[in-house]
Amino acid sequence: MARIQAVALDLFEAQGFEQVSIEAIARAAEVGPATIYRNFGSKERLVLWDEYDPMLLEAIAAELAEHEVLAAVQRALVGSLAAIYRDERARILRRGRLIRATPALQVVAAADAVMLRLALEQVLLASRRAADPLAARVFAGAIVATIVAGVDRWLDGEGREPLARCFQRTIAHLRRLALA
Amino acid sequence: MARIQAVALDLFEAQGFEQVSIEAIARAAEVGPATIYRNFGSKERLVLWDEYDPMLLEAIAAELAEHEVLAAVQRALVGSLAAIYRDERARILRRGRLIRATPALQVVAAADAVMLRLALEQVLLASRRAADPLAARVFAGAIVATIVAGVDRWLDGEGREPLARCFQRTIAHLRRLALA
DNA sequence: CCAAGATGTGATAGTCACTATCATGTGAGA
DNA sequence: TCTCACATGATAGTGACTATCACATCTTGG
Repeated sequence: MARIQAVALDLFEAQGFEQVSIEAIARAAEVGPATIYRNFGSKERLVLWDEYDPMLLEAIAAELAEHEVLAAVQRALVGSLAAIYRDERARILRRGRLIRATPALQVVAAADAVMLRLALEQVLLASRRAADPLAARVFAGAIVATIVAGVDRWLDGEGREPLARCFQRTIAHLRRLALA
Repeated sequence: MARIQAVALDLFEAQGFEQVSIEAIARAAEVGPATIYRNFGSKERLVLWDEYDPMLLEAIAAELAEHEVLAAVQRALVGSLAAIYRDERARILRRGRLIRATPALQVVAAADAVMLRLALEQVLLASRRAADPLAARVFAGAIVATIVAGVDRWLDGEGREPLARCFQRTIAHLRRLALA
């Protein structure tokens, strides 16, 4: 399955996402088209597929026990993404570039952000740091937007600025929003 | 064009978004399928299509001249949406229900929110209330998330709670997050 | 008033993502 | 070794979307 994804990424980067058909990927990976659909569900999922969201949510939930919301988020981002950042930096950069170059992928990425927001909503509610469901929804929405902005910033700099510092910056900005 | 959209909404509500083909809509509206694609571009755009975003952006830009960011947003929401709220409440409710019942529409709605965020980013930058592009991005993301949360709240109550009060609530929550 | 361009429409044919279904092959457990 | 469970591959289909063409309806300039 990882092999299929790698083959697909190579083809997408070489020819563009839209120009590569599922059948071409299947041929290149020496599997049937049906297998790709069974494993990934859609063409977009061949690119947008990682296990970072659950890890991040778990880390935030843990930090929320002892820190206020934004501090917890920042600590979770820095802590849980450090390992990823070290091991998979190149792969994430590749995927990020591909997503930003492909409208169809941006759409699904936006939908993924909504899913993350819903999950974060539950975490915030469970932690009792959000007083009620509406507060949890607003908090989660603002936080996910801030995380997305941090990743965007990181991609803007082609990954040269450390991801942790990008998040630090965006969270600091969010703090200042009320005063702007 | 408005007639086609009305026909499509009726069919979608009666049979479900996925169950209605473009060809069926074309037949019901007595046009060719090609005409629908020319005017709306995609099946989803038959539902997600309004001119509220430009109006809202204009209103925010105007308010930003004299008010801090969150106050400007709140004033713009209350002011510019009052007319819409009065005249098109029922239609917006219908569309909102349809979107929330249809995954494919949620995805495109999320992409629309990203477009709104990008536009708001420019407005914030131009107003000089955001010090730099990164601040504008974070502000815009958080604000759009807060607006979405307000609309969600409104839809949760089937439109019984005034939309303006929903926005008031969510913006107040956003303020508290930043100052927490 | 008319020729001529511009624009919007309908129809046809085609591509491709995605689904449903079934037969085959492979590995785990009795 | 037999069998059940499960993943795979292949086939046939649906429907969204594109490209292209001919035609009808305006809109201009003469």
